[in-house]
Amino acid sequence: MTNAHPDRPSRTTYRHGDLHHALLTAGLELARDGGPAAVVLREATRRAGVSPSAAYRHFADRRALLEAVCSAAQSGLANAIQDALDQLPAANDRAAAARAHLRAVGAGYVAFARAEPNLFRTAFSPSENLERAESPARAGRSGMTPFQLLNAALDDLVEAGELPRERRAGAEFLAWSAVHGLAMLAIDGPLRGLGPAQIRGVTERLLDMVHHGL
Amino acid sequence: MTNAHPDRPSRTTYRHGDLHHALLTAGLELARDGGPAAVVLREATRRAGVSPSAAYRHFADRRALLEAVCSAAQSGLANAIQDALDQLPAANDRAAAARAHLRAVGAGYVAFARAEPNLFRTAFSPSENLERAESPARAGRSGMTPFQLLNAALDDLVEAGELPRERRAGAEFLAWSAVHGLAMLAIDGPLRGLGPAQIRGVTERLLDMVHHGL
DNA sequence: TGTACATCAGTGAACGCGCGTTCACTGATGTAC
DNA sequence: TGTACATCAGTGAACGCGCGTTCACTGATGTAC
Repeated sequence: MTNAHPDRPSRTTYRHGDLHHALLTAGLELARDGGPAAVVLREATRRAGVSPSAAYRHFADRRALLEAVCSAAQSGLANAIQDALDQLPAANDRAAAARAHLRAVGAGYVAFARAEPNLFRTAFSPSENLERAESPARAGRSGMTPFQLLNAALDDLVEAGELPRERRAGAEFLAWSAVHGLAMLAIDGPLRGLGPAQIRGVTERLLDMVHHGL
Repeated sequence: MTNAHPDRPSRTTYRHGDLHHALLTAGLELARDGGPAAVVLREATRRAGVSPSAAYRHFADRRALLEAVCSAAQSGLANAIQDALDQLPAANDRAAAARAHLRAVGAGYVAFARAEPNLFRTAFSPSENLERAESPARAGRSGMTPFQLLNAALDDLVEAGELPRERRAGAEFLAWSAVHGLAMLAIDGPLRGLGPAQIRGVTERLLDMVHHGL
């Protein structure tokens, strides 16, 4: 019994074993429940069953933990997009498939925001530097970040002849803006009260707008 | 001399005079510098030259102050949009004027986000209830909230025959999503590094997309 | 025009909270011999 | 195969911080007479 503190989860070994991972998991849990501001070192160590100062063996400071949690949240977003892609039926129409590809990226994005609003906010919390949108730490199981998945869908659209090549440059920012804004409005804004089916409807319309407008 | 504390701004009267307003102003200043999390009662009272507990004569708690600050930030956004509208040249072409009207709303929106990113974040901080997007407290000098200014621009587009009436319903959410997302990407995201001219360029392209896509 | 008094805006001390971070330490581990 | 020892992950106590909120209070104000 190494437990001096009664409410600390018991551990049979003096060494934790994988405290880095445990802290990250705890931080992710905190973010899921309370957004970026809730990612707090002391509570993370508490949940990992460890004294507060133990965290400093694995993260330089609170900010470092928060950034790791942000990356993990981005990676969760990438996986949600991948889920939507995986559900795409095999199509024989090349052009239709490319269009469906882009739509699935948008739909997966919004679905994640709705399912995990606090993780979504954490993924885009201002503290972290989104200029590193391609950092591998943000990749999902596909090995691609959300931004890369979007770019791939747009490239596919060009190759299928559905998007003129001269309009390709910068199109990722336009599409991303539209979908990101919708996601925000759907979790904090006036669209918050809508049910899942209605949100899907608005998402469809928005993706129509993006497709025709690009 | 009522000053027991040397660093408290001197006041000649025992009564402050307009503490409610002073706290709101201080809170707005805090939000401008540090976003919603920086809006803190004690610091606001400090800046107003008053003891911490004095705030409770004017705001129920910290949350109440933050919400007032949010509304003021929304009102600032409305004014930024109005600025863009005021700069619109008088046009003789009805349809072109309506298109320019909508574009000005979007441009003003993004310009505010860039000029005052922390106020922008505060205006849309998750704590506040955006379902009350029409609350008069969020209106600018025009008496309209940002959301109402957007709706007016879309109505104008319909009346000018530039937007089919059957596409009008819900169009505000699509346009808002696109512009809001761009604003976010421009302050925290990958577009952060761009200069004002480049941002204007992307904004133009996005507004093209919205216009053609609607 | 002068005075007693009710009102209530602002005071200041105090409370408890949870946080980030530091420090000298302890004790399990795995490696070198 | 056994033992000494260096390593370093985790301890626990302590620090200072700023916060929100409460409370009994004080004193300027303006109103009723």
